[in-house]
Amino acid sequence: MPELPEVETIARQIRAVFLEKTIVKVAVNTPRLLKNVSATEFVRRLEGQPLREVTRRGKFLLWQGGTAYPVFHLGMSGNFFRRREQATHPEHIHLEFHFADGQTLFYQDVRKFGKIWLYEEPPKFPELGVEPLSENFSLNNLKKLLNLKNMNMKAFLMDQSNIAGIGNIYANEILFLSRISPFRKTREITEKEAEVFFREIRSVLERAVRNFGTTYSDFRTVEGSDGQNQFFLQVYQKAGEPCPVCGTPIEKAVLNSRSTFYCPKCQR
DNA sequence: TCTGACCTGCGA
DNA sequence: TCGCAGGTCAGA
Repeated sequence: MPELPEVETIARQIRAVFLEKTIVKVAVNTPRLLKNVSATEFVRRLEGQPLREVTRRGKFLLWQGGTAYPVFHLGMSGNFFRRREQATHPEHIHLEFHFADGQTLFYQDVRKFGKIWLYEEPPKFPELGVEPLSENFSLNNLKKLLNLKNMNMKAFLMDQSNIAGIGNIYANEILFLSRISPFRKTREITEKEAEVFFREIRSVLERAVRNFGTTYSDFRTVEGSDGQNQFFLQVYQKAGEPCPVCGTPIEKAVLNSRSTFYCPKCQR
């Protein structure tokens, strides 16, 4: 589920409601989701602490709770809800953060692929590539990366050490709008194509953030409403439907063991 | 570089 | 009942 736009939406909504509020009680219902800390320690370090900051790096959600730094990776189905009844599967709520004003933030994860860590200082994520919506992401460094690698374009976009935050939905959409085949090798990309590719990476992700993410099956915002970006998808999950540009049926292939959707005519 | 494993729910 | 799903990681 959650790629950059969905995690960004969650971060913004948690900030809007819970920032500077004190966490009075933490419940860990599924301790095995905690990767570097025991449930007891997680609770001890966060109870009584104010939520100082909520940010995002790639697909990771970062909190500052007093002097501790919880980090969440939502896997395929992780999500946060402000009210239990807004959760799509309340029976799969693994963490509960009860705040001093009486509100609670619930972490739900049906498939339990999510992971949670607790750090004593802000984590650095040396393994992650550039933030595509930051000033550090430039056409020049994208061209350098493309030259450096020798992989297909779909795999390039999905590899978090190149660009952080892009998953299967947005990789498909970016390649379609860039008119680049998912099977092309990074080193074959021309100067002109790289320029379009660079522009579309930003524009696809920015649009999705503006639309509060894509609700394909599970994703809901913290407030329980659907994202709106699914109405803007051009190819993802549209196999057999006409390409919005040329009318050729969209094809589906498995590439790097992920479903890949593309127009065989428009994307070269 | 690729495959299977980790989980559960849902739709065909 | 089976195949598939937005992600990552270990191991071949």
